[in-house]
Order: sequence, then C-alpha cells, then structure tokens
Amino acid sequence: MKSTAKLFKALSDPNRIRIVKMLEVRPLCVCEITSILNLATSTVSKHLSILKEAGFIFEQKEGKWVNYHLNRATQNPLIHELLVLIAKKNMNAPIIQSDREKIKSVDRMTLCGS
Amino acid sequence: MKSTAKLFKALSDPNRIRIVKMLEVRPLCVCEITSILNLATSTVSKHLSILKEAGFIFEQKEGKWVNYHLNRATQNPLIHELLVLIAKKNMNAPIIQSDREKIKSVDRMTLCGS
DNA sequence: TTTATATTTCGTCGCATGACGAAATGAGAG
DNA sequence: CTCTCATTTCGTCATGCGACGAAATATAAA
Repeated sequence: MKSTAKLFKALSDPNRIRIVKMLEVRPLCVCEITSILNLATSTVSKHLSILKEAGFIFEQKEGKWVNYHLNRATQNPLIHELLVLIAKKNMNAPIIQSDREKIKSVDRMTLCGS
Repeated sequence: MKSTAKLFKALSDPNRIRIVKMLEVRPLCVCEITSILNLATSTVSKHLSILKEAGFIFEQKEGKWVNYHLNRATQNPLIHELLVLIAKKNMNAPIIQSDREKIKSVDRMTLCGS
C-alpha cells in the first residue's frame, strides 16, 4: 500500500505525466525529452529514474543513447491499468498536443550535436 | 494536466489511500478516521481536505460531526476511474484489512467522549 | 588509449509536504 | 447566551522534492 502510493507519487508531477504522454508516441532518448521539456538534462534523468523505479517505463541502451520505452507489457496490473487510463485520456491540455507535435520533428542527431 | 497531476498527488500518500479504502466501507467522521489512523486530528483533517479538494470525497455535516463520503457519483471520469481502480484492488496489505476490521467496532459516541 | 558526448550522480538551493500542538471556528446542549 | 466538543486553521518543525550546474560514468569514435 506504501508501494501503491509510490505509483501515484510517480505520476504526481506534471513533467512526468508529459513524459508518459510523449512515450505513448514512440520511445525517446534523454536528450529528445530534455529538449521538449526544456529542463536541465540532470532533472529529466531524475524524472526518468523515478518513472523507471515505479515500473512505468524501462530503458534500452542503443549506442551512446539511452532510449526509454513505456512499459506496456508490465506484469503489474495496477501499473497496466494506470497506463491505460492515462492513454485513454486525451489530456486535451495544449501542452500535450504541442509536445506531440515536437516529437515529429525532433531529431537526436541534430539535437545532441553529433 | 497540472490538474491531472494533482489527482495523482492526492493519492500519493499512504494515509490518504488508507482513508479512501476505509470510506469504501462506509462514510466516517473525522474522529473515527483519526482513531484508526492513530494520527493527530489536525493531520487527518488536512488529509481529508486534500482528498476533498481533489474531488475524491465530499463532506456532509450531521450535527456536530462531519461525515466524509466517497464521491462515487463524481462527474469527472478520471476521478471515477481512479476510484474504481482503487476499489478493485484488494490492496491485500494487512493494514487495509486491519483498518476495515476496526471500522466494524469503532463508535463515534465512545470515541469522542460524548 | 585518448577524445567526444550522452547520461547519471552529487551537492546545493528554495519550496512543498506531513506531522504536531495550540488557538480559532462552528454547531448542538444547557 | 454560554458551554461543550468535533473539526478546522495556524504556526512550526523536519523531511522530501524539483530544479540547477558541476563532476563522474559509459560508450563511440579517432
């Protein structure tokens, strides 16, 4: 039940909800998320570690990048249902729409200077 | 989306989840909840105001007592689905079971000295 | 191996949160 | 009206959290 609270706590920050909604579109690396959220890289990394620790996302290394994925195949029913709940909500907030627009044009190569 | 985060934040505290699970059994007044959680009355009152502010519960005055009810008839679909989600989970945590046992025997008359 | 770069970890700062007790409020009871 | 008592509000404290920049880590490229 403390662990249940932890799940809700992971979703209790606006930037982390934005991250979840962005990962619904496709997996993203830290620098892509950082550029869209317009936060310090270290801050985004911390948000990702909280979501990962809770079980909502997982990471997959690809070269020097770390891609984060929504954990749609989780065995935890509560996590699964929360992801479904969030996905069902259009979250008609303009910021979500705008984040998704940016995902289309974002490119890790140009972003990270490589 | 900030408001979505606020909903999750309201559920991000173990004591508030215990309160929601207790209110699933029946409406309770502040002194009953206080005696079960074993916290200061002012602390419980604050927790209740957070859950009320978020829309999960509502209050109904009955004489000198204030009864809190689960807001099962909420018009907000996200709140409704979250309440359903929490209700579906047995929350097999022993503390939830023990809280529910205590609800059976708790009595506001003897509790509050009246 | 050395260099470049994507990410994480660390240290710090201000602010939010959960806890408490004391004081204020509000609604019967006398 | 005054007293009682359930609850809320206030002030305070310790801790947690989100933000940042700097330093450490890890992996690719040279």
